[in-house]
Amino acid sequence: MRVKKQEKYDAILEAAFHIIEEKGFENTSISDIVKRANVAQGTFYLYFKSKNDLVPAIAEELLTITNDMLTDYVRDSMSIDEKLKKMIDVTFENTKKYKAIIALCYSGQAYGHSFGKWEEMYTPYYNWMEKHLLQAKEQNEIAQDTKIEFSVRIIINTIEQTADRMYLTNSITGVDSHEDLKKELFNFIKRALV
Amino acid sequence: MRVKKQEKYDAILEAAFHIIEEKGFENTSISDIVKRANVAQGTFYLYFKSKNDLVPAIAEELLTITNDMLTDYVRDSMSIDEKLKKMIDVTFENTKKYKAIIALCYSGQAYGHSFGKWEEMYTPYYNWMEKHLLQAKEQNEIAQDTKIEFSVRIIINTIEQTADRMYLTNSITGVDSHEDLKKELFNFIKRALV
Amino acid sequence: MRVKKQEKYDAILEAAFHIIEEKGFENTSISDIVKRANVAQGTFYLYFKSKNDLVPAIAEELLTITNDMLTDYVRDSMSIDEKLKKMIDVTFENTKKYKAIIALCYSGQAYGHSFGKWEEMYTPYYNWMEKHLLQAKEQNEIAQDTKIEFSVRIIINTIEQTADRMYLTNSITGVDSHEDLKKELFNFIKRALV
Amino acid sequence: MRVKKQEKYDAILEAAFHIIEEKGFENTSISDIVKRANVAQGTFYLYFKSKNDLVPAIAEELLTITNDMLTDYVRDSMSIDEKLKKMIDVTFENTKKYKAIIALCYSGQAYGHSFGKWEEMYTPYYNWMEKHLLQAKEQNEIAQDTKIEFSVRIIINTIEQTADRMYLTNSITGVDSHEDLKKELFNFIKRALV
DNA sequence: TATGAATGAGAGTTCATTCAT
DNA sequence: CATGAATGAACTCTCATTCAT
Repeated sequence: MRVKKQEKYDAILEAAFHIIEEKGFENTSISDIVKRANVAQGTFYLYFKSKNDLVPAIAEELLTITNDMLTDYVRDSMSIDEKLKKMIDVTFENTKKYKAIIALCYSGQAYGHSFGKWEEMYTPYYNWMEKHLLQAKEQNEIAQDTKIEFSVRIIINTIEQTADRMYLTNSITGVDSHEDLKKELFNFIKRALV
Repeated sequence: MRVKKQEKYDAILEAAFHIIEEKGFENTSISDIVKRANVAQGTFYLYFKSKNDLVPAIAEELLTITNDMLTDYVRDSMSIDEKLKKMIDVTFENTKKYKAIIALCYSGQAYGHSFGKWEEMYTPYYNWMEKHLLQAKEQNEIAQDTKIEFSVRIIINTIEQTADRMYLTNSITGVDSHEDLKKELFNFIKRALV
Repeated sequence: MRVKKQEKYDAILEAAFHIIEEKGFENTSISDIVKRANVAQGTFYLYFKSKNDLVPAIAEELLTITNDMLTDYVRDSMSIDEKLKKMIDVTFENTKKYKAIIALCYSGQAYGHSFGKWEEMYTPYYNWMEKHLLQAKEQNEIAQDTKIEFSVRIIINTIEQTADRMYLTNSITGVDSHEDLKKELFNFIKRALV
Repeated sequence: MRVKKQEKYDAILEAAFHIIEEKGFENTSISDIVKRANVAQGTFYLYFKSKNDLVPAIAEELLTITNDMLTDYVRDSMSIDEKLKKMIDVTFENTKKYKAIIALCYSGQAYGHSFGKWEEMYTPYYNWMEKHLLQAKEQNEIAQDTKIEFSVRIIINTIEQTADRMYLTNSITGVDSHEDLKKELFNFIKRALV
C-alpha cells in the first residue's frame, strides 16, 4: 500500500519534471502531466494541492540530483582546483539539462514570497562546499583571509549564472568552445580565492 | 501619421512593461495592457504579432534603461574601483526594480530558441564595459593578462546573479546587510582582476 | 450596434431563465445556457461577471413578468374581493410556471447576504398592493384598523407560500381541487381583513 | 451489529445535517460529510444510495426536531391563543436555525417529483395542530364554521413563510422588531379564525 | 461491514486572437 | 488605422461514485 502510494507520487513528479523541462511551467497543463504519468486527472490532486504546489517538490528534486552528482564526482582527496573544476562540470551539465526547471525555481513561483525555503534548500549545497573550502584553507590552497561563508555563495552563483547565460545565449562570442569558457571561469574564481 | 503610430506603440510597450513588472508575464493579459494603454483590444495586434512578440521589445527597453543609468553614474575620469562599485549599485538597483522583467528575459520565452538576439542586445553593455576595462588595463589598475572580452561577461554575470539571488532570497545568511554584500562582491571581483 | 448588444444579453437571459426553470440553478451549466442562446462560451462573460451574477437579473425578470400580469388582470374599478381573487390567480399561475426560479430567488444566492436588494425588488409589488388596500379601506371594504403596510406583506407571503406548497406537494389532501383551495385561501385572507 | 449500523448511519446523518445547514446542499461534499462523521468515503454509500438520497432523511430529521419542540412548548391546558403564540415562536426559532435545510426541503430536490412523501412527512404536524384546533372549536375559542383540515395547512404555511421571509430579508420595513412582527402575525391569523 | 485511493467527467472561467465595422 | 464585441479552445480544479482490499 505504502509502495503503491509512492509509486503514483513519483510517477506524477517525474512526469511533471520532464514535461516542465520540455515546455516550461506555464505551458505545461495538468492534463499533460497525468497523461504521461498514466493516472487520472483527479489523482494529481490527491498528491498535490494545486499546480503551484508542484514547484517546491520539483526544486527539491533538482537539488537532490545535483547533490548526488557532486557526491559522485568529487572526492575529499582531490585538490581544490580539481574540486572546483568538477563543480563547474556538474553545474554546466545540469544547467544544460534542466534549463527550464532552473528558470522555474528562480521565478519566485517556487515559494510564493517566503524565500527562506529557498535558502533552506540550498543549505546542504552550501555546507558541502564550505567543508571543502575550509579544507583548502587549512592546506593553504587558498588565501587565509577568504571569507568562507560568503565566498561559497558568490562562487556558486557565479558558476550557475555563467552556465545559465551560456546555454541561454548558446555561445559567447569570442570564446571558442564550452571547454574554454569553463577553463576561464575556473581561472577567474581561482584568482579571486588565492 | 508617423508620430501617432509611435505614440500607440509606445503606450502599449510602456503599459506592458509596467504591468508585467507587477504581475509577471503569464498573469498579464492583453486586456490588462490595452486598458492601461488606452487603446482598443485589436490595436495591440497592429503593433505586435502576438503576446510573445512583446518580449524582445521589453527586453530592449530594460537594456536601454540600464545603459542610460550607467552613462549617468559612471564617468571616464573615475578609477576602475569606483566604476565597478557604480556598476554594482546600478545592477542591484535595477534588479530590485525589474525582477519580473529580468525573469521574463531569462525565461527563454524571449526569442524562442534563437538566442543570437540576446547576445546582440547585450553587446552595447559589453562594449561599454570593455572600454572601461581596457582603460583600466592601460593605466595598470588591473592585471595585464586579464582576458578582457571574457572577463566582461563573467563580471556582468556575477553581479547580476548575486543581485538576483539576493533579492530572491531576501537575505544571505551571515551577511549583515546589502551594503556589506556589495562590498564583498566588489572585493571578489577585484581580486580576480588584479 | 446598441440593438445587437441587447440582443445577446436578452438571448442569454432568456436561455438562462428557461433552462434554470427546467433543471434548477445548480444543475444548469453555462455551457447549457450559451448553447440555447446560440452564443459562444466566452460571450456569456461579456454580459455577466459570473454564473451567480445571473441571479439578480433573473429575479428581476420574474418580478417584471408578475407585475405585467397583475397590471393586465386587475382593474381599479374592481372590488377588493375581485382584486384579491385575481392576485391569487396570478400568483398561483406564476408559481406553477416558475417554481424553480422562485426557489432560486429565495435561496439566498440571489444577493449574497445583502437582502436589502430583495426588499427593494419587491417594493413595486408592495406599493401596488398597498394602493389597492388603501382604496379598499377608504371604501369601507376592509376594517379601518387594518395595518396596511404590514398586511400587504403577510398577504403576499401567504398567497405565495400556499401556492408554493400546493405545487410542491401537488395536492393537499382533503381539498378537492386547486379551485377549492384558492377559494378557501381567499376566505382566510378576507376574514383576516374585515 | 444492528447498533453499530445505526451508529454510522446516525453519524453520517448528523454530520450531513449540520454541514448542509452551514454551507448549503450544493456546497457540501460527501468528503466534508464523511470527515465530520469519522467514517470512510465509501461507507457513505453503504447507507445512502446517492447524495440526493440524503434529502428525505434530512427533511425527516427536521420535522422530528420541530415536533419535539412543539411537544415541549405546547400544553393541552393552554388557550388557543397561547398555543398559536408558541407555534409562532417555535417556527420562527427553527426557521432561523435551519434556513438552509428548509431551503433544501422546498427545493424539489427532496423527492424528485413525487411529493407524496412531503405531505406524508408533514402529516404528524398537521394532525397535531388539527387536534388543538378541534379542541379550540369545541371550547368556542374559534368560529364554528372554520374548516379545520384546510386552516391547518394555511396557518402553518403562513407562519413558515413569514418567518422565512423575515430571516431572508432581515427586516421588514415599517415593523420595528421581530417581536412586533410575530404579534401582528398572530393577530392576522386570529382574525381569520374567529 | 468498512475502507479510502482512484477515477474521469464536467464545472466555471480566462484570454489570445479575429474580423466586421 | 482603429475599434471592441465575439469567439471557443484550453485551463485548473472539484467531487460523486466505484472497487479492490
